Amino acid sequence: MTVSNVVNGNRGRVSPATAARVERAIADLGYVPNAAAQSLAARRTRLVGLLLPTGSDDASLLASPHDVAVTGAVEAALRHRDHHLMLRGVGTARQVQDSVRRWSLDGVVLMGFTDDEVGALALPAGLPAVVVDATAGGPVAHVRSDDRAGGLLAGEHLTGLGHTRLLICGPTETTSRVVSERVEGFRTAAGDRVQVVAAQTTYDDGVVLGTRLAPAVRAGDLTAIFATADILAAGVIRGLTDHGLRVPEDVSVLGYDDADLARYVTPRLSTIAQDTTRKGQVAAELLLELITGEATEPRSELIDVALTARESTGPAPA
Amino acid sequence: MTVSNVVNGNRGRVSPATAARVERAIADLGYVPNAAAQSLAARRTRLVGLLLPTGSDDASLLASPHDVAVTGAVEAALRHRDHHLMLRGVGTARQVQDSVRRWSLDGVVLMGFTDDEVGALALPAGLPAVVVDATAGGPVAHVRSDDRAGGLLAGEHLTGLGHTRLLICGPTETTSRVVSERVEGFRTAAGDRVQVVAAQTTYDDGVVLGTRLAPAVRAGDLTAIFATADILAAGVIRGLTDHGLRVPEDVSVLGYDDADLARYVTPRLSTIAQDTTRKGQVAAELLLELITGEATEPRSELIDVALTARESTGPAPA
DNA sequence: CTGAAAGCGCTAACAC
DNA sequence: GTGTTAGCGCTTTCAG
Repeated sequence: MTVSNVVNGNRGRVSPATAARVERAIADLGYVPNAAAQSLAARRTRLVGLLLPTGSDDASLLASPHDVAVTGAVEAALRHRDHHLMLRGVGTARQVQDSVRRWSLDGVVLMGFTDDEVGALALPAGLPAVVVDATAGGPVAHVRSDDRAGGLLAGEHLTGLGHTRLLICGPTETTSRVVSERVEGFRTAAGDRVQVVAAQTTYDDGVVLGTRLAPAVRAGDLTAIFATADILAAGVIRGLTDHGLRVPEDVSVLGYDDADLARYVTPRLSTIAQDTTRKGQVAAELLLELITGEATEPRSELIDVALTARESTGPAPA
Repeated sequence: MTVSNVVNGNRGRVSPATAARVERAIADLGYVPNAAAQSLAARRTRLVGLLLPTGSDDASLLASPHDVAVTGAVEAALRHRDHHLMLRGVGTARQVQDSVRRWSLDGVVLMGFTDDEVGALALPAGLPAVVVDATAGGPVAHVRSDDRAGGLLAGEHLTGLGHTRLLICGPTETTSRVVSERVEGFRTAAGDRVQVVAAQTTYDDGVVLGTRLAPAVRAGDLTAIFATADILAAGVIRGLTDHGLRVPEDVSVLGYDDADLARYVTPRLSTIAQDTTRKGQVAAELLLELITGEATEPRSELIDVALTARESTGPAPA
């Protein structure tokens, strides 16, 4: 019917009078179009998937505060453009298929995967996709913070405070360009003597690491620690302070993300802030322009970072 | 075709031999059924919506750590039963329609709404639904922690430590039976002299409240504070300690939820723990049994609570 | 136990 | 401008 044209905003193919008449009827009848039927006929679902890694235990979806913040922003941005979000934990390429093809998703955003994992997921070729915080995935869009700049900022902040015995910790053993660029930026500013220590991005791993590092700090061999995530930094501080060390008097600790928890912990975390809301918005935009065809080639965007100095960093001890 | 029967596990209507043949073909061809077509023909989508309130700003979906944890558990439980989750922020009844009817959702779970808000959302009658942490919504299933028991536990813990000048804070001005039951339980254990102070469930509101309460603490008029959420308790502690008070030496602070952040803050939060993973699982179960028709009547379930004593509570000052 | 036929609600060509 | 015609990919009666 002509109705379809009205519903789809195909003005110009219908007289204003008729359009008005149809719209009134729609309102009166409380008509809501059926998405399944629309999908089937139009090969467009207005559905996008947010794919996250399923950890070993099941509640671990959204374990990272950073991912949570981005997720909220993605949903909002999508909603404002009349799209819906399907939240799905995936671990295998098969599960990706199960979601993407089964629901004919218009596109997907991937978050929380390492470069290797993204590759293993084998995204269907041609599917509009944006990967957050990784750089693999083939011809897809990417969003991440300006990690080199973030590392640089971190290094400058710490060396500016007089620190010379520095350490950076994070998931350095994974295939993550994000991490390697932060390390690289940090080294550019802080010199090659920077130690690199592998740690998972969890609070508990931070505590363990802090405990392990305590002797070196006490011996004066280490005065500043840069963690690639706030949650890790928070754990490190705990491990350190539990062993009688003072932050920042004995040792400075710098985080990354400026998650909410940065303000919750004591001392309040100095951190490299990235605008996660913006990150989510950009991810949605990049995906939408791929879906609508506005963009032919997937773009990539770097989110600006800034130093937020709070209480966990201070001058190097004398 | 016969194929449909195989795919739908309609054994008994097809010979084992044929079934095997079909399954091999499916595997070989990499066939994935089309959800839209299935929905259209079978009036069953295997899609459930998780509806959350859209705050004023857009990133605030999932602002509460508690909600995040439950969300992860719901997604996992649904996934294990071959259902998918649609994450959607809603503020008006119209938006609910837009999601529920448009996508023919098999069911919805509502979380983060007050009783009034749930009512205003006007869930379509007959739609399988479970509301988390509220009690309104008509004939739908409910999941919440055993709030009376939680309040009681809190009161007993604090009075057991010798506290007699107590205060409870939380969103007491909203239409939330959850909050009123916690208050009631607390009063049962701690007596009627308990002060009640309204506060939103945010860190910043906690800080403000802590600041406001500092004089009373210093004067010895208040020695223990029970907050209806960890994040609020964390803020209160900050407000207090920023004004030179010591927790728990000068004043005890008790939280609710046992969110991750309870371990991050200093001092570590004593709190009423509820198993959010279980909560999400139960929510999914309750919904699924309504969807499948296993259950005719919506049930409600209370999640057990337990006291987790850490460092933020201690004996009443002398 | 297996196949044929109709239709779920909508869009998109194409005539009128 | 407006109505008509086929399907989109599947499930489901209902005959073979």
